[in-house]
Amino acid sequence: MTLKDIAEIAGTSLSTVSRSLNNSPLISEETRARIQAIASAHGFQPNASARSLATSRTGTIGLILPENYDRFDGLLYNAALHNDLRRSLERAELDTIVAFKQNRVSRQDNIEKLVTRKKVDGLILVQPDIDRKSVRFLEERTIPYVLIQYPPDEPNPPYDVFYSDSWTGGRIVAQHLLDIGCHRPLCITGGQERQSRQRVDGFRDAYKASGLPEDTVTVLHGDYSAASAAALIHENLENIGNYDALFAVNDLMAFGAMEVLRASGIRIPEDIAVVGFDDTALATALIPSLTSVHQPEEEIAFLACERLLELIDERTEFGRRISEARTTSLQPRLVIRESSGSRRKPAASDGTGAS
Amino acid sequence: MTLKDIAEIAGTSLSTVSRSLNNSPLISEETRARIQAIASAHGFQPNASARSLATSRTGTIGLILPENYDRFDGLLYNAALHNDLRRSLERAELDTIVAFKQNRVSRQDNIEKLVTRKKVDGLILVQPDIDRKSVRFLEERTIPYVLIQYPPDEPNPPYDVFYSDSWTGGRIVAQHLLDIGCHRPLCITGGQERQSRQRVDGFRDAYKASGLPEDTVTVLHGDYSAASAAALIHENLENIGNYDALFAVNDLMAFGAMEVLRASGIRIPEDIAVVGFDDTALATALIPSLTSVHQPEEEIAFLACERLLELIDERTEFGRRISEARTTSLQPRLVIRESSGSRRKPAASDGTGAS
DNA sequence: TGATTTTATGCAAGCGGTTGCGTTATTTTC
DNA sequence: GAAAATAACGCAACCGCTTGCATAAAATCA
Repeated sequence: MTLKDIAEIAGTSLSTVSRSLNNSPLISEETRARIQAIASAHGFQPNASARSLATSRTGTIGLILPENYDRFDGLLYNAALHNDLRRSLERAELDTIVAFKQNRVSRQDNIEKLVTRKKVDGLILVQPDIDRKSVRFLEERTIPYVLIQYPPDEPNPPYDVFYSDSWTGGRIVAQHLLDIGCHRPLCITGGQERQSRQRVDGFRDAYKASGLPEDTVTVLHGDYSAASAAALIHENLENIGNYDALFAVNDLMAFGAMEVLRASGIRIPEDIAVVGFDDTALATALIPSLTSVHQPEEEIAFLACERLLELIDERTEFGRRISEARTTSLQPRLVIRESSGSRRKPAASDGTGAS
Repeated sequence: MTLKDIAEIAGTSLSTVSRSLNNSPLISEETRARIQAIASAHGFQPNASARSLATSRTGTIGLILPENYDRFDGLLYNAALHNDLRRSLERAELDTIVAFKQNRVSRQDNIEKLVTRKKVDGLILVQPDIDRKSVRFLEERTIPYVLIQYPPDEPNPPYDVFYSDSWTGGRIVAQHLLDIGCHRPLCITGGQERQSRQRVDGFRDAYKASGLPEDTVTVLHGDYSAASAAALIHENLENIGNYDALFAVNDLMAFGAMEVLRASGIRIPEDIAVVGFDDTALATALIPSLTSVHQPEEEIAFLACERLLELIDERTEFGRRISEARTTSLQPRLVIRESSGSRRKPAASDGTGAS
């Protein structure tokens, strides 16, 4: 079933059919209605390849995932983000090609492939192992693209980024713990990436600002896995009584730590308050439920898509980006649950309001 | 950069370039090499739309996910499967359009859309809310497609299905528990879907076959969530001493149950052995680590892709499926961990060998 | 050496849409 | 009432690639 078939049925020319289906104002109201009726009666759908060949728009965007996407901790968080993104894109009738950054067998860069073959109108790069090469490539080609979830390393990067402010995330955890009277916190990090570091920095900075001694915050280094956190706690079990709070930079490590703590008879939150990060589904499943930092992933997904659509429109109209690149930092919020909740002091005494 | 450009540079005709790049035997070795060199020097990639318009092959397949994909328990398992599938497809240089079955805003059926617009060469349907309508549609159009992870409801369905045998999964759990001397098992189901029921049936059948009384297996009904399992255990806490084993039909419920058990001072596995299902990353993260049924998702992904490629080839050659539809059931295997491990009896006394 | 096959390349017609421009019929304007 | 503007539609070129068929050159054969 092609335009030609519809044209024959309707007894008009092929171009009239095309215009009718695209709601062109050049066509009279009756013919348009008549043709649209015929088309939908026959279940006509335009051939996507033919259309994009003619219009050089594909109606598809590329969602590029980092190589380590299948690591468990990332899986939980990213899969949710991923779904939110697709949901956002379907509002604009865009299909989504999901790809890893590199094809593992042909070693081809999927970004370059999708772009030069003109399979996509734009790209969403999720937590990319950002390399200057890809960015330069995309900029040279004036391809619409946005980045998600990566605190940029320069103040005003040439691209659009949407990320959840890790530093603030760490800070609001610290404020909450100070609020409930925890003055000897232990912190478990995940790695040396900026994201993990910033969470710890925000945490540490807030403790510094509270006037407590410099060395108040103890930091141990894990690798995002539950096992690593469990091992760390296990090794430091004899000193664990020195701490009254535990902040893990992701929920999974909080979980691993809690396992060992409880196995050792340490009560949560009475003996030690525990806070995680990412507010994954794990947080509510745990007993006691886990206080965690919720990242506004739905909002990030929504805004990133909106922006991408803008960029696509600009490109079809002017051939390139017109508006300036923006770096958008979204604020995470703390979800207080049992793992720190019941220790909470009645009311703030020092005016630092953590919401 | 198009074929025409390359042709001008090489001083040949456009069709010679096309044939050279497609390794047609009609072209002499030298010209082919020369043209390929020029093309790759200029980073030429063929326009995907133009090529598929000419060949009616898109180099893209559609991966259709069920609506409830973002439910937590499914997320864990499916996201892993999903990654495995994409990895398998990239071996064949196929891109993947990922879509939910229905567009939530336009209410359009994405299967029909992707197929009639000719955006994909074939489809992989993951745990579809299988409806006769879609199947009939795909069959009429002779579209290559395979189903994953759905025990078919008829013995010889007209499509290709790959699934993990739930019944056997339940059975091997029971055999293991019998092996380690558990004679009073409690079972927590997830829902009324065939998948959940079959896991329980396999479990129950194996216990029946062991010669124990009919009512040996107690079954409680949850909803796949950790909270539901926790609630069930909580309600039945006073009777829990009657049981020496707990089988949950997914890891998440095993997790929820374990939380309550431990909070109540019940030891795992000494007082009660616990077994989950799906062998998600949760299983190794738990303390004690969770015995669970591992589904061969990598193998399923691999076989499903292989088969889909066959179907696509058949269709391009003959216009329709030639080979008969096969139902492929893959065998899950039990991964024994701490939550049931240390209770294990030294050697089998009755010859039922659980591997 | 002329006729026939083989080999290498070019021509041109699609694939199924979109869209600028031309044509015809109908209104509007003075 | 004739000229100009407007409205509705058709023609045909084009998007970039593939491929059947024609052609020319080289190789093989009688």
